[in-house]
Amino acid sequence: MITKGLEDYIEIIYNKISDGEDVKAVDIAHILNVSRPSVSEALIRLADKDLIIYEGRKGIKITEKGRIEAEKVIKKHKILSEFFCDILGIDEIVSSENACKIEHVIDEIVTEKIKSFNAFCKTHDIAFKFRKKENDR
Amino acid sequence: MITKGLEDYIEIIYNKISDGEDVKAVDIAHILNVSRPSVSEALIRLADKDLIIYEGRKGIKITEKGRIEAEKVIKKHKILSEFFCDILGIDEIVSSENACKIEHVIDEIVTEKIKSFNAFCKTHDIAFKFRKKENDR
DNA sequence: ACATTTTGTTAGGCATGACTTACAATCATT
DNA sequence: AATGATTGTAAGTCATGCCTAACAAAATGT
Repeated sequence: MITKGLEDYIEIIYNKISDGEDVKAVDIAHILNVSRPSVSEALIRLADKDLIIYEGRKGIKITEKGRIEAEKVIKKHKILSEFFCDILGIDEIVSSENACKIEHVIDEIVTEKIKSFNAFCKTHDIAFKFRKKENDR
Repeated sequence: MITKGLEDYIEIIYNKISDGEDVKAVDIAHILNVSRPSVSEALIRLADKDLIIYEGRKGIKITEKGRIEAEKVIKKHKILSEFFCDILGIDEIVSSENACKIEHVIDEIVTEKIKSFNAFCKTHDIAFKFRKKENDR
């Protein structure tokens, strides 16, 4: 299984590749605020687990397995972020930061419920009503 | 600062003491499903950080600092569990399990918002309406 | 009181994930 | 093509948190 720590890496790799960019270890280091050697290690571990194909300077490719893993995490991130930001009205940066941490530990069943709840809230204008009440306090 | 891992330990210690029970390392081991040596280590680390006073078999006492720390985590746990269970309608065990994992990473600002949102949902019967719609699907 | 069980600790390991320092290879620039 | 900057890797550390095996001390039962 993939560990929490590695999920951050695969997420970035997936997003970069989706955007048509090529992924460089040094960029990952900047994004995650870790050292280049830490990225090196992580990439080796990801390759060990067949989530990426890593050929040093020649580039990083994501495998089918890696893509599935990344998509799961990214999906969770989106749902959580949406709930925090759009429903609770929390600042976008704080919402994303918290989603980033929670996405690694929350169960899929729970995010599915939140997803469905997000939709419910939107059709019933609940975010608007909640914020109104919040402002009255 | 206290680490995620240690939060589980201080939480149990706090709860046991609150209930008037005396805390034994072996009980913690059972609850957390870890070995006795792991508990030993954790208790030493907690004592190092001045969160408990540990005197081996003579007992475990919680410090003021430890109590504050524990209360923060427990508060988060309650709010999250309530949201998952009472609002989203997720099974109590799953709700608690997820709260257990998320409580260690979520920010206090977010839990405060959820707390306020829980109250809002209850006064507006939102959980009921949401579940009704869920069942229709 | 003695034997047994329970409890806690020591010692020695392991995986994860981070770091620094130093070196090697590659890329760009002139 | 030579030079210098950038990028990746190797080596060696560290903290956290977990493990097992073995031992010591304390509590319990007879």
